[in-house]
Amino acid sequence: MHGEMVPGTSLTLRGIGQEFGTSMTPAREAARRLVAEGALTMSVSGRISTPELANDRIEELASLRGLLETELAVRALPRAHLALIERLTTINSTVAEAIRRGDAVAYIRTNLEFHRTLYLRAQAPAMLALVETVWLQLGPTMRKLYGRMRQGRPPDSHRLILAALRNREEAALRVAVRTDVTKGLRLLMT
Amino acid sequence: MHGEMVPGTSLTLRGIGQEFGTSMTPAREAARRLVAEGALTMSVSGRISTPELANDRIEELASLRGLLETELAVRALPRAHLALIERLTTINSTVAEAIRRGDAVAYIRTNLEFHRTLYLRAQAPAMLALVETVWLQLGPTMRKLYGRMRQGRPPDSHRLILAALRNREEAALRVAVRTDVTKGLRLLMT
DNA sequence: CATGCGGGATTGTGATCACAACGGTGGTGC
DNA sequence: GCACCACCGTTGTGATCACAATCCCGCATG
Repeated sequence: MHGEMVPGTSLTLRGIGQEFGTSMTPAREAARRLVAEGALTMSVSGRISTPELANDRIEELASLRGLLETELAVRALPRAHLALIERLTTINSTVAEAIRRGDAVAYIRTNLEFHRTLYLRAQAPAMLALVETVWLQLGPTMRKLYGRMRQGRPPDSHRLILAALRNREEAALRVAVRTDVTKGLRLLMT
Repeated sequence: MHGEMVPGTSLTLRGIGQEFGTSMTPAREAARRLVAEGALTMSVSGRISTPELANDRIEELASLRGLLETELAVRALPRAHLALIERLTTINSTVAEAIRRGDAVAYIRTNLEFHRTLYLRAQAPAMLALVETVWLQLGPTMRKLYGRMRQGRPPDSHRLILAALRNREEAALRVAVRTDVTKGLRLLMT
């Protein structure tokens, strides 16, 4: 799943099938679906590999995250009651834990869970599906990102998001989500 | 393609394969991909059909079009030189022609071509791909839309878009694209 | 006439196979 | 020593088949 593979890894249908104990038919379908979503790359000859994202593509995907996730957060805002905020706070502490441990995969996973939990409240499944597509495309690259932010200290943008939710401040929420989503990815574009 | 089928039509893999002169394997893969993109619906038993969109889903997709297409248009604006605007004007006249003839499929097709031609200039392939996904989801429903706007007169929002492009007015372009994209779909939600 | 039910036809799924295309590696010629 | 080429192994594709789940139609029963 998210962030477990290094960009540029090449996959084979028979390999995937064997890995999951099935024939190559389901592997083929899964692979083609992921290719359609942009999570995998297919060469003209059909060879499959995890994509290496160019900088302008990363910028594009970061913009998409900014656009879509602010909208989702704003839609979730009026429905975000206390129980949700507490759950988000809990998830956020596990995010901090993963960062402290230096566990890249756990960090990516829990960080996305934080966002997904919030966005689920937006009751906008199509929008959420598009965001997950973007996440999938960024997956292999997020891995690289983590190597550069090993300061061991969690970013405080999640705290800002939680504060904005608590205070019902739409404008602050927009800013907090946009910076949280954008900041990490920008520094990946050297 | 876009808007050729009525919502609720059910498809069979063998039927699709036969229609395109292939076996059911390619049909299956295409169907699964379209299901993943939301352009087709799959029942729990795997039966495939074109989706009937509920109103809140339509509202969501309209919002997505507004978000993504304004961004694409704004990104295309600085690169939109005269030749592009002229090409768009030509396409727009074929849109008007389709409306005059009452040809629903041609209208949907040329209308989307108008938008795609503009957005291609944005040099943002991932964003454009997401928009095409949204269009695909709206495909069967756009068909219904046309039945209600048979006044035979083309909407003038395309003219507003062209004017904003010519005058290099970003704000006006945002408004024009958003209303063009949103207006038609809102009236579908009775 | 409505309603429930049984069985046959239809449908999607996963497996396997033949095949064509591609890539990598070893050898050869310069 | 280096570049090029041919060949073999590997890979994806499309077809076909067996099978299980499911739907649909007709019939019988109340």
